[in-house]
Amino acid sequence: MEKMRSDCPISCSLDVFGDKWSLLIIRDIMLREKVSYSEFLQSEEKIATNILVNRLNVLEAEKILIKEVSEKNKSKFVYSLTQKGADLLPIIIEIMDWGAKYNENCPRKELGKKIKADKAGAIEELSKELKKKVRKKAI
Amino acid sequence: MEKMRSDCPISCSLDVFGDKWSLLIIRDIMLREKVSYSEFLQSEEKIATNILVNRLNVLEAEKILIKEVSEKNKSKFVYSLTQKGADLLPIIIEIMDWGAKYNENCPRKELGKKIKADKAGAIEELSKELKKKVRKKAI
DNA sequence: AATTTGTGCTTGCACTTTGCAAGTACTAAT
DNA sequence: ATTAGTACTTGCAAAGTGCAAGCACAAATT
Repeated sequence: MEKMRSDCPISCSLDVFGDKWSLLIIRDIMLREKVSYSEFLQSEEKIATNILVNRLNVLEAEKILIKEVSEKNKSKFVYSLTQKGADLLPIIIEIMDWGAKYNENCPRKELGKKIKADKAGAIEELSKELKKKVRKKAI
Repeated sequence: MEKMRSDCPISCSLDVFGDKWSLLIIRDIMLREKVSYSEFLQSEEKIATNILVNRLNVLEAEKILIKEVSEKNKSKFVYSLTQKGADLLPIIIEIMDWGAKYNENCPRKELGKKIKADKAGAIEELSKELKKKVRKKAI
């Protein structure tokens, strides 16, 4: 756990995921079906390997992610969201909506359009899907 | 403008405010009626002066804040939100709600309780108040 | 007029984090 | 045995951060 700057819930949250990379990893798991180290590495933003390892460890320590051995390939790890991690969905959606609204270089794609048309509906639908996949502890 | 890592709206947003300090400054203006350099410095998280100057300049360059000479004291500057800045409110609220839900050390205060009871209502109410204060350009 | 106070901002330096390239250890497949 | 895949580590340069100390200017005080 990182050191706490104050007892403000915004400040406490930013102590955990207030950086340029953590929420992109969450996005990959949440919205892009990515589950493994090598898949995160392939994302277009090109995270460095040492940063990725560090962020995965922090997010696991914070109980936002759970790391398990893959059933298909025992030399591989699979990351999934806890309920605490899945509850970051509204934050991710709001950030996506704001980014799409104010950045010409970020065209809305399928999910972006859905959010623009019916934000609450999109969140509810995605939230239900995430709930099915939530991990409470290792299998 | 910082360099863009990808055309993902989440990534683009994090390029702008994905750090430990920017959203705390936004919070201070948005929810705590703070408007000046010296008031931001006094916040409990104790931002360093060089970081504060840098973040204010970035947020101003991104047209999230507007910097104006104070009418009361002409040697003082006053920062206020643009509509783009005010539209960060839902992100701030969601981060606050998540932080309060999952952090024992962050007790919900007045606004936190209001959000827990009626998030949409709280956002709408605050949004209306912010709209009155939004600056489009210097006075 | 000289001094003090308030405000915004800069500088220097130590420290930490990040980005990049390369390499290690282990497993699985061929 | 060799090759490929996966997760992770290391070394090092560059960038960002935290802290203390200052500067420049305006307003208020004496």
